[in-house]
Amino acid sequence: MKIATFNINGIKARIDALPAWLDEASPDVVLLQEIKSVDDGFPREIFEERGYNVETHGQKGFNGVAILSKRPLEDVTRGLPGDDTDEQARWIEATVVGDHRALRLCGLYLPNGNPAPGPKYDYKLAWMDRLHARARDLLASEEPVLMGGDYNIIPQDEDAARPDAWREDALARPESRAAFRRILNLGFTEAFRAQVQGPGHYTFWDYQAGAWNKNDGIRIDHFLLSPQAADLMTDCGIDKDIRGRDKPSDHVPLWVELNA
Amino acid sequence: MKIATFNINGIKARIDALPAWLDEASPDVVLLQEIKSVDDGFPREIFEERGYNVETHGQKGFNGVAILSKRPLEDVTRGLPGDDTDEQARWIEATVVGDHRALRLCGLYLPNGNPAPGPKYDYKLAWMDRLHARARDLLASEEPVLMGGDYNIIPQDEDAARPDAWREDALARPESRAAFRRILNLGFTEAFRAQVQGPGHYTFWDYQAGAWNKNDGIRIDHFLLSPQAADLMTDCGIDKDIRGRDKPSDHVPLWVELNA
DNA sequence: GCGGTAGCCG
DNA sequence: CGGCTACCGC
Repeated sequence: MKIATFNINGIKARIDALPAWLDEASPDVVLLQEIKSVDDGFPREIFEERGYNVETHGQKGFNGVAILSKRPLEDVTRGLPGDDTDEQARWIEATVVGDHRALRLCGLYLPNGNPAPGPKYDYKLAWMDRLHARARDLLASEEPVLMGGDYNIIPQDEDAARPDAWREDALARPESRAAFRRILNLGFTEAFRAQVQGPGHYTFWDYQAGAWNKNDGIRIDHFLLSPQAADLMTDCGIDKDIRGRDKPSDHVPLWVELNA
Repeated sequence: MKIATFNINGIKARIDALPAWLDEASPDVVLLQEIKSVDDGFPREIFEERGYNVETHGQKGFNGVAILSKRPLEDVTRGLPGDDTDEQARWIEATVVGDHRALRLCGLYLPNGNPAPGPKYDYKLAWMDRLHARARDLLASEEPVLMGGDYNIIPQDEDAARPDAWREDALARPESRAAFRRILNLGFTEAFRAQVQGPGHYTFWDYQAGAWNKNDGIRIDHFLLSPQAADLMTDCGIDKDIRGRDKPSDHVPLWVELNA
């Protein structure tokens, strides 16, 4: 089963590019972030026409996550547990049944957190604490679990073309990296790094300052796999070329193959 | 000499369609309205590459007129005389020398004037008074003069697909039509009507309510020719098909051939 | 409906 | 720089 994650930076703006990529890459499941649309405004027909089931967790002008899946999506839940007052749409879960295994899929859009320090950074770290708690609970099920999305975390210096430029940024600060590592340390495998080593692999290039032309990227979109899911992984990659097309998102798709 | 007028409704939005039309129609001169750009923001190189001289009279987000000409533009003046406090960029003049005659060209974007009655309508009528004065002065030169642009005037009922819908509109009210007729009565010839009679000829179709698909148009872009210019006219037409292309303006080009 | 503007966000 | 929210103008 091919599962992808893609921060599309607005569904309206990606109304041509997203279906074009789907038709080429034909993933079985896609976790979408930053749909920037309410549930009713999401153009579900475009994806249903292509054989996808669509589950959204939308919000007015910002954030918003969704799952597209060729197989049925079961037990869908919306919102990251741990704070009933949190209004931001950044988390969706669903179960998909493969040929021999059921997978619990979590789509997430982790807060950016800039400027740091400040209230936005506090929100990011608090959100990561809740993510840690949810991850721990999911692990306890001993089922294959995948948590994928825009983590807004540069895990290590090798994941940025210019690591020094990000030193004080909420995406790379020590507290951010430590919170990410703490989740990994629960027993999750970071899918891309289990398949590909070394620097120069990015999933995001800023629109500004010609970042794409200079290949001034960062790797901030990730899949975390529970041990049972990690055992199923056969491949993981980044669809980098998408960034060079017409009207691209600032992120590109990351995908993983699971023998589920 | 082929002279065209075209309300492009924003130069940025017409950055592909306008050069494409220029390459096909190859007018010698184009009067542009609603460039919606300051002089420095106007992409003059695109037109200079095609052999046009470029003179602009721009403004921040609204209005703005320009002249493109394959022949040199001389004695360029900006702004309609008669009110030094008028901030709106709606008038530009220049002289172009043909093979045997020099022409004074005026590009204009006459105020829309809606809602009528009201201050915007008062401004329209006051602007038309100033236009009348300028037209009278130009006539006195006894040289060939062309005043072309978006007049925001439906001269007669036959110039609208649904004349009753425009009865109370600033584009068709009796005072608007009378002010237009008063200018014609100075001795100007309305080029299109001197060449083509009858209803069903339009230069504008609203973006809203599928006006183009219903051919619910109006004729509001005009050339007024002094007697010396009218004597040179050999043809006049509307490039209607432009409206059906990708990302069109709501107006289409109107052109005239002068044997100058 | 489709231009433009501004400010907010990343 | 390019999404979004808004508003304005026609």
